[in-house]
Amino acid sequence: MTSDGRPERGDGPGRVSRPGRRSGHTEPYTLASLVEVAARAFNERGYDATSMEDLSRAAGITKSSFYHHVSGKEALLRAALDRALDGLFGVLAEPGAVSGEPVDRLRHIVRRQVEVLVTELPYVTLLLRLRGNTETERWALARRREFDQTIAGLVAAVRDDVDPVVAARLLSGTVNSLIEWYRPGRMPTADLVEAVDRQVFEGLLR
Amino acid sequence: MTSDGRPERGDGPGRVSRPGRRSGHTEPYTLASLVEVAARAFNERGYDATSMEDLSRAAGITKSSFYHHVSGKEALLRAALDRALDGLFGVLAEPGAVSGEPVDRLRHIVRRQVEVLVTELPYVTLLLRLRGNTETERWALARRREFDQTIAGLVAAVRDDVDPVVAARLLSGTVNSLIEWYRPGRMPTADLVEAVDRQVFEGLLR
DNA sequence: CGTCGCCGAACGATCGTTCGGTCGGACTGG
DNA sequence: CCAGTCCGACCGAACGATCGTTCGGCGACG
Repeated sequence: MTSDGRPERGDGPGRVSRPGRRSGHTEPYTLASLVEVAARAFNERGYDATSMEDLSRAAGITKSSFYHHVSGKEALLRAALDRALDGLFGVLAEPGAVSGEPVDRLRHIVRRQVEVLVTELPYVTLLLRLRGNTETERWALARRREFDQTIAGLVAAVRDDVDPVVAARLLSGTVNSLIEWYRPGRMPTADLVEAVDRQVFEGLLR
Repeated sequence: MTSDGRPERGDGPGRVSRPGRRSGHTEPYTLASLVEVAARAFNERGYDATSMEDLSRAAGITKSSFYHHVSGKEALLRAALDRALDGLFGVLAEPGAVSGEPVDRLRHIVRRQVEVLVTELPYVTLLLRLRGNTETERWALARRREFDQTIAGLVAAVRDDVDPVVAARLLSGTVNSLIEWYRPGRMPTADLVEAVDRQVFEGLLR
């Protein structure tokens, strides 16, 4: 943005060309692109601490223009959560997750879940930090619980000598915790998958 | 609180006895007790989504009275974070954490960390959800990073065939994730300690 | 009689959202 | 080809609501 904090357009400095349609056809403000901007900002400062002014500035337009493209703040959150949940439930629908030995299905899900966390990092991060304040958040939390219960069922089939609910929660906790520190590009996804797999199934003591 | 949403005092309905000093000497509004109320509320709705009105209502007094005991919202957060960090660093100072074989020291810290998470649950939860928006939050995050690095050093001494930084982060993720689901009283702390210990060090496949 | 705990009312700031209007390209009929 | 019309992208300004915080006063107790 400009030094005085005002949004900046893609064309030259000092706003040489007038507003209105951008010259040529540079990237339009699609809903998906604005959701991406919003998800990134929500993760940096938190949903409540991020104002619509912040979002519109990050998108490069004014607040009122921003409302021309999106219906409101909560709609942005909902779209981001939708994307995260679609990715996670997509894993559960894969062949490797629905057939085979329980231990193999669990391993497949864990490894693929790591990959989804990486590719959909901003959206899943949002999902995992929900507090359930609004109806939208509670709906997403309910779907997330559904996902977790599927995993808990598989854990129960793999081990019956430990509390499957606790074990499943610790498992999910391990996998999901990578949103706190993993940043794309710093480490090959395959290495991350391997590290999580080994730590989860073999533990720290080889 | 009362049905019309107004704060409710300890004495009978309809506010029979007058405000001012409570009769006898029922619990005073100490800073610690208000911090406890605040931490609980912050965790339920999130720090930004929790208003001072919410906090004062939960404490049973009006917003302006609340300010008679507390200097501001951020001071409450700081006090809560202080308590959490004191608990965690206290573990690092224990004899079992400073001497002995690295693997034993690590095991001691993990088990004691679980116990601290349980006893100081609301405060540690707050600590683990920080975004770093204010100076107070960044200070707490820096101290927390200090704690994590100590653990990373021990992990590196225990295993040199895996990336110690990644392994340490997954370890912390597993331990810390219990704030998301553990609620006191539902399960003996000793059982929880045992479950975390086994999952962390032995993994899911015995 | 002073002080302490408490209160209602109000402060300025900022929030999410709405509104009226301007500008410029796309489309249309002649 | 051109005048006329339309429409979508954009903007500044303002809305009511709510935020954290402050202030002046009141009533009871030591």
